Amino acid sequence: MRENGVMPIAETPKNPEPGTELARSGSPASSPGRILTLVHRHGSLSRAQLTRLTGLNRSTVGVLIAALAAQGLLYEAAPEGEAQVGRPSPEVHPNPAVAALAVNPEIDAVTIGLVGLGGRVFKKIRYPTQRIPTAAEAVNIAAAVIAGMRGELDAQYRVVGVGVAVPGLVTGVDGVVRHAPHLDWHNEPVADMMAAATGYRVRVANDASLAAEAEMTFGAATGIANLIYLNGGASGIGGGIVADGRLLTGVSGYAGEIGHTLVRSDGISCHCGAFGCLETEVRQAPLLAALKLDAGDPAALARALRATEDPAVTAEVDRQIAHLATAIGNVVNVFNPEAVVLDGFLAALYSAAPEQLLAAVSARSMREPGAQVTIHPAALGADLMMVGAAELAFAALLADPAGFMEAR
Amino acid sequence: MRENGVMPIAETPKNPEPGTELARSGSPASSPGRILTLVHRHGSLSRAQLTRLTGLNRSTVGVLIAALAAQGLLYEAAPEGEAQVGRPSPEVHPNPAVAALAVNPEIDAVTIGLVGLGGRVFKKIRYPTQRIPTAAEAVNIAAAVIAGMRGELDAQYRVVGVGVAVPGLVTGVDGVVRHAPHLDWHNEPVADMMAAATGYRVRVANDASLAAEAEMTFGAATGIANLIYLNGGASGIGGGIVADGRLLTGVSGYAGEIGHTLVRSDGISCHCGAFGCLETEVRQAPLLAALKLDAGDPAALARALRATEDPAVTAEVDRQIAHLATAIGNVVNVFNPEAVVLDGFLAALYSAAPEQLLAAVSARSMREPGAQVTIHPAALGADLMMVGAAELAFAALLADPAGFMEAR
DNA sequence: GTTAATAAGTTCTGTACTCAAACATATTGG
DNA sequence: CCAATATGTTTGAGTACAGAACTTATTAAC
Repeated sequence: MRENGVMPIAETPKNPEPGTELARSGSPASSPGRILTLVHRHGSLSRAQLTRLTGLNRSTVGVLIAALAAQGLLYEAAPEGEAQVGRPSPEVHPNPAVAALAVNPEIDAVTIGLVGLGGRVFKKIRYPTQRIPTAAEAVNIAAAVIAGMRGELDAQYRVVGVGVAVPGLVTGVDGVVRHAPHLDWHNEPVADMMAAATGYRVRVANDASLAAEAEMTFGAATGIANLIYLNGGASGIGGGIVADGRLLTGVSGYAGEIGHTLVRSDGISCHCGAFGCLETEVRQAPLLAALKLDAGDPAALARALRATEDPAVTAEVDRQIAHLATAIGNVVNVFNPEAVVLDGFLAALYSAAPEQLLAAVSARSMREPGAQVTIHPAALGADLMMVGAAELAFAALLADPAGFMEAR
Repeated sequence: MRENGVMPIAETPKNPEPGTELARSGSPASSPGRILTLVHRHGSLSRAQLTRLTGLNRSTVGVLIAALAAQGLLYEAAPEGEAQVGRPSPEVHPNPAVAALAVNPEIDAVTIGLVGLGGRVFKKIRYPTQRIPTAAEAVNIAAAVIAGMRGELDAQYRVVGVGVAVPGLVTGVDGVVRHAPHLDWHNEPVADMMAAATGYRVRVANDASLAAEAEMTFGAATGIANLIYLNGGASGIGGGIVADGRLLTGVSGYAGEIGHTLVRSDGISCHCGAFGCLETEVRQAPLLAALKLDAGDPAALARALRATEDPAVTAEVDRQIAHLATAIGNVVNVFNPEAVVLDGFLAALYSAAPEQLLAAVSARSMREPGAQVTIHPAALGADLMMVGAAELAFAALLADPAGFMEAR
């Protein structure tokens, strides 16, 4: 036994626990950025939790939080709930008055939202349009709605920018919508147009990609770093892929088009030029027609699918599930994701026969990745696009709070 | 005009040129790590180029290079070639004596190599086996060959570790080969076995993934951050995906199995349990049989394919190209890669009718991503697996040179 | 050939970030 | 009330890096 001797230098546990914090899509965030991001995503965290998650020293965390609090980005409050042994650690909350505007043009409406740091949706205004809006019209509508809120925004919020979620291919850097087939937009400089019309910083991205990030951040796949998101809407199937916590964009931002995977060699031809695509074989319209529903409400569709015993409907469901499973099995082999999140009518399809889809995916994928993957219906529902688009506007702030606040 | 007045403070160009340096698979490297990595990948760079690529101040780069040179990891030399205006910037070279061992077990041989920093292959020893080696046999063979080189290694090189490239599914962290179908290995702790047998640090990964990284780093896709690599061998089709400069692994390291994408709905059944997989429809054997070749040399196959006018052969080529294009089109839609690199007999297939494959891929993919993607035959050939496996062993050194040298 | 112009290496100093140690504080369980 | 525990707080030091000022090596111009 060693007694009275000089103790060896205290072991210094260096490395932060690996894997506790997800890498994020953007560039490697600064330390204040990591703190703010964690608080934003979790809604609230104790200082002690932040210390563990970041791997930083608790004195450092103290300094960083003080700085962020001084900038009005977050605030501390007394802890609530049962206390543990030891000095209680104050809860750190994001300041929800720091907010982002979210814009989502669709074929029949433009939706504008206001989302606070922490992910709460304060406002959501759906502005229906007579016909499919042009890019200029969509921008004008959004700008007008924002102008109407301006007094309130300036008085009660600090708006960091605008995020636009567009159902189409968007070039990453400059916010140009290259091609949005259902809106019939081509090479529209939406970011510049919206910036000119509102005076805010604007970023634009593909809606499905943003939805994938939103589901990872706040939804069904919270904390999962490898996931596939698939959304089925009236106009087709969009997707987004998150790998190692980062949203995949590809060279020019077009990644994620899982809707155009081959699922049937003798399938009918698709507007993309190919044939037998997932999007042409798995559609909402035949299901609605067979069930004699007309609205595209996924919840109603899910209820009807679960209730029906019509053999024509179940045959169509079986067919679509088989094709969906083929596409999912392919991407499971290619990506080895932890989870697949299904949204829109694909979630309804899943809820009609969850084991059947899971079994078919297993059959179509290799054993190990097929056995590991889980399937979830999306959790964010109606607010999804608002949260996703807002995340786009928050990104710059979250990456470098000091630099962002300084620049304005 | 302002004259004699106080000049405005010199504009300070901050941010390093974005996109000049690729993010890498590993964790975000330290600054010395970034320098060493760049020098390793480029073979040699001037200090001025390193300053620009890293975005660091030139005084900082000077300090970092001095430290790395003191550790014997790189050295500076007088610049060669035509000089520019201004003081010449010394060339920084990696020290090739800092080397990694590479091991690649296959069904009929175990290949052991020695690769220097900078990517040069100094030695490559192919040790043929009578039958498919077990994991223990493969480790023993590799350990014996390495023991035979030991004197030379200790005298002339600094060996940083061993990288093993295995044709099978490998769990990322612990180096366990979960399942290598063609070797018939199951749950073999290859990393631990090899470490025990050689005394070196060992890392293990999937061969196709390593090949993808090697082609990105030193081969046909140098500097391309978004690419798909597909290799066709006697036993099937393997692949690897690099997105934003990072190799995708998935949750448990199984990502990249593009060989099991559906390409034909009424296709024959595959050993993976599904049917109509790329791997079952596009195979080397029928091509070799039709051409009456027996060796699987891709170069000979490519020559024979280009020379033949046998309609049976061209029909088979057409069929395989169509199926290959389907699989490539799918992943192009999903990933929007800049390049697809084809290796093994797939490269031969491509060289037989390059425009045909390209056109078929375009037809199967969406317009924008389909128009952007390029297809290349692999460039690294015989040394590919050695370079890829060595990269695995170099990774820890490149991420944090100081920490690595200190730890031993 | 000397002299600018240019581009880069070198030296020095300041600052921001971070950690560790010592200390202070708030809680639970005896 | 006291020990044990976990945490916040204060202080001092170390490191990485940037920026300014200076030096050096080259080409281009006269």
